[in-house]
Amino acid sequence: MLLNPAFFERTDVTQIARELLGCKLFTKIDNQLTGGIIVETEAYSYKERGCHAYNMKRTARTQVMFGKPGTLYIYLCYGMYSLVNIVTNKEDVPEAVLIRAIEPTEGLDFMQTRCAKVKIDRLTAGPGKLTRALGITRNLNGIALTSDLIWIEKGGQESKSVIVSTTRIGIDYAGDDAQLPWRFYLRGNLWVSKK
DNA sequence: TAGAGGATTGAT
DNA sequence: TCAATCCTCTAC
Repeated sequence: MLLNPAFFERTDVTQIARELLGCKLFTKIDNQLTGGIIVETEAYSYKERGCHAYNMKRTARTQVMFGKPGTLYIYLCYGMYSLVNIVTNKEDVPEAVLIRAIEPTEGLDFMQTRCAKVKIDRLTAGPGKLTRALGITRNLNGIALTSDLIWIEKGGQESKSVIVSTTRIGIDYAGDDAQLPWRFYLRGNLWVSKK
């Protein structure tokens, strides 16, 4: 069951980040189905300095965040890693949820061939690793989450796990906003990225 | 147009 | 603790 598009069109990005935990992210790239349960997310809003589109900053890169909710915002981090976000809120209101880790359920074998050097129990435990394992690249930047290539399904039992909220990772430059408890993960899940 | 730095990762 | 690696943005 796909998530209703209205799911992403709400105004509270942190609530959406919470509710995405337990949902399932899938890709079908290179004709291979890969995916798993979302276990870690972070929220980003134009209202705080951690966000690329802080203060409504619109550039060639952030343009996608101003687009329709449910659109993918994928950018290159540290010259090596594609990080995947889902645009939320209304059009022209730049907010997004970063997917930081999933618990793999489909295509584990093929993920391993994509990431030969990564230990099998850490394949999707981190934002750069999960995109590589699922074959997500910037080619998908700006496409809708309802495509045949990548989609999200509603969660199951895992949705009932306890959610932990804490500070986001790697945004020391954001000043006081780095203290916002906008990182969410499922308590006790082994696939949460470690600090 | 040059230069600095980054929503990461794995090795040392 | 540090290098890999390249795109983006700012300042000149």
